[in-house]
Amino acid sequence: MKNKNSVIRLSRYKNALRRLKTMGFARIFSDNLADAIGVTPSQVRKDFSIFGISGNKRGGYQIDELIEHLNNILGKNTIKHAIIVGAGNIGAALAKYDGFEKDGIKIDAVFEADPLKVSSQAVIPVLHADQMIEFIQTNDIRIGIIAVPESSAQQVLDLMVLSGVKGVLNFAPIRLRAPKECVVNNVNLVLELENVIYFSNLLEKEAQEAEINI
Amino acid sequence: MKNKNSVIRLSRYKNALRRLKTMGFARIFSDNLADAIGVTPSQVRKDFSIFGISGNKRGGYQIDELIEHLNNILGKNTIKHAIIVGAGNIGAALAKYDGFEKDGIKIDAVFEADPLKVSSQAVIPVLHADQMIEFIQTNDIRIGIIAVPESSAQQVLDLMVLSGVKGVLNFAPIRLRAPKECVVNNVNLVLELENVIYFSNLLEKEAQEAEINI
DNA sequence: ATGTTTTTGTGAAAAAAATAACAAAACCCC
DNA sequence: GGGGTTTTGTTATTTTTTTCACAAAAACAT
Ligand SMILES: NC(=O)c1ccc[n+]([C@@H]2O[C@H](COP(=O)([O-])OP(=O)(O)OC[C@H]3O[C@@H](n4cnc5c(N)ncnc54)[C@H](O)[C@@H]3O)[C@@H](O)[C@H]2O)c1
Ligand SMILES: NC(=O)c1ccc[n+]([C@@H]2O[C@H](COP(=O)([O-])OP(=O)(O)OC[C@H]3O[C@@H](n4cnc5c(N)ncnc54)[C@H](O)[C@@H]3O)[C@@H](O)[C@H]2O)c1
Repeated sequence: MKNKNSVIRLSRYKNALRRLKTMGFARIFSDNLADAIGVTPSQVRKDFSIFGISGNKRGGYQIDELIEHLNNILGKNTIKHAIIVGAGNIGAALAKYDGFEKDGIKIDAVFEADPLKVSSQAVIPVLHADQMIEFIQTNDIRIGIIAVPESSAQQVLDLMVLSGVKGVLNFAPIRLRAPKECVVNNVNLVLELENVIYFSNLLEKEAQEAEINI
Repeated sequence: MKNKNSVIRLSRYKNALRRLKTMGFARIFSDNLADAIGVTPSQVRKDFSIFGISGNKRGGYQIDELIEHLNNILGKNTIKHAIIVGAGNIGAALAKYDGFEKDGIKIDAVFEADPLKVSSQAVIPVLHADQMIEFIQTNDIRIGIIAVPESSAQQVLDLMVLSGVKGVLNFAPIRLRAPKECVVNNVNLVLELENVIYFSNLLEKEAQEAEINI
C-alpha cells in the first residue's frame, strides 16, 4: 500500500496542530510541525503535497484550515462509532479512556462473554457477547476493537466481519486473518517493549564500543 | 536507522515460533513462518540473512535453535526489568498483564503521584512517584513505561533519563524529547484507531467505485 | 518600485525496504 | 550413486520512502 506512512503522519500532524492551536498559534510553518512530530520539514511538505494540501508561500499554513483539511482526508468530520470486545484489563482501560471521544470516535458498547462482567447500565454499556452481531447490524458499526485473549480473537474477528465491520484494531498478539474488505491493524505491546529493549541494548553496546576506541 | 523493520519482524517471528512449537512443530520453513506473520518467504530469509541466522537447505530451521538465536539477538536471554509510571487505566492494565512475564520482561514496580493509589504490598507494588529515582538507581532499571497524562509525560521522561533509564515505551499522545542515549518508542492508540478508520473508509470508497465501473 | 528574505511545492536524487530470481546445498527415491 | 526435488542464502531488481535542492510566490523593507 502506497503512502501508508504519510497517512499515519497526517494523524500525527493533526494531533500536534490541536496542541499548537491551544498554545495560541493561528498559523504554522512546515518546520514547526516537523519539529512537533519529529520529522523533517521536507517530509511535512511532501506529505501535504501528496494529499493536495497547500499553504501560502511565506505565510505557512492556517491552522484551522489545515485541521479541517486533515479531518476531511482522514474521514473524521463525522463521528465514528466503534465497539470494543472483551471487558478485561485492556478493554476496560480503553472504554474508560476519554481520548477517543476528543477525537470524534465514540465507543458505543463493550461486549463480554463473562456474564459477571456485563453491566448494561454503565456509561459505556457492557453487553453480553451474544448481542454483538445484532448490535453491529442495527447500529451500522464499522469499526471494532479486539481485546479478548489470543484464543478467541480470530473467532471474534470472524463474527465482526460477518456482521459488517470494515476495520479492526486488534490487541491480541496473534496474526488474524480477514477477508480483504476488512482492514486489521495490530497493536502488540510486548513487541513494542521488546523493540525498546533491543534498540536500547544496541545504543549501550555502541556507547561501550565508542569508549574502547578513544 | 537501518533494518528497523527487520528487528520488529524478528520479534514477530519469535512470537509465532513459540506458538508453532506448542503446536508440535520441531522444524519450520521460511514459508510457514512467512505465512504465520503475514510476509513473504523471501522477507523471512532476508531478515535472517541480515542477522546471520542460518538454517539447513531443504531442512528449514530447527525451532528451538531459532528461538534461542532470536532471543540472543533481541537481548532476551536474561530477564529484563522495567517499571511503569502512572497507575491509571492503562498503567494498571499493563501491570496486571501476564504477557510481559511470559516474554522475560519483569515489571518490578509501578510509580504513582496520587497517594491514594499507592499500595506497596500489591503483587506488583505501586509506590509513590517520589521514590522512582532511587528505585531506578538501586535496581539498575533500564526500561520504563510512561502511562501518565500528556501534561506530566515529559517531566517523567526527564526524571527517568536522569536516573539511568535507556529505553522508554510512551503511551502519552505527545512527542517526547530525549537525549540520544535513550530510545523512546511511542504507542498512540487514538492514532492507531484513526488509521484503521482511514483505511477502512478507503476500502469502502474503492469498493463503491468498482461497483460503478461494472 | 526594487531588492531581500522567507517559505512553499515539487521534481530529482538518494536511501531504504521489499520482492524476485536463482545457484548451491541437502535430501529423497529408485 | 544419479536424477529429481525442495529449500536455503544471497545477489539483483523493483518499489517505496525519505531527503535534497531550488524555482517561484508572497511578504517585507527601503
Ligand atoms: N492487559 C494488557 O495490558 C495487555 C497488553 C498487551 C496485549 N494484551 C492482549 O489483549 C487481550 C486482552 O488482554 P487482557 O489483559 O485485557 O485480558 P483479560 O483476560 O483481562 O480480558 C479478556 C476479556 O475478554 C473476555 N472474553 C473472552 N472471550 C470472549 C469472547 N469470545 N467475546 C467477548 N469477550 C470475551 C474475557 O471474559 C475477559 O473479560 C489479550 O489478547 C492480551 O494478550 C493485553
Ligand atoms: N486509557 C487508555 O486506554 C489510553 C489509551 C491511549 C492513550 N492513553 C494515554 O495514556 C496515558 C494514561 O492514560 P490513563 O487513561 O491511564 O490516565 P489516568 O488518568 O487513568 O492515569 C494516569 C495516572 O498517572 C498518575 N500521574 C500523574 N502524574 C504523575 C506523575 N508525575 N508521576 C506518577 N504518576 C502520575 C495519575 O495520578 C493517574 O493515576 C495518557 O497520556 C493517555 O493519553 C491511555
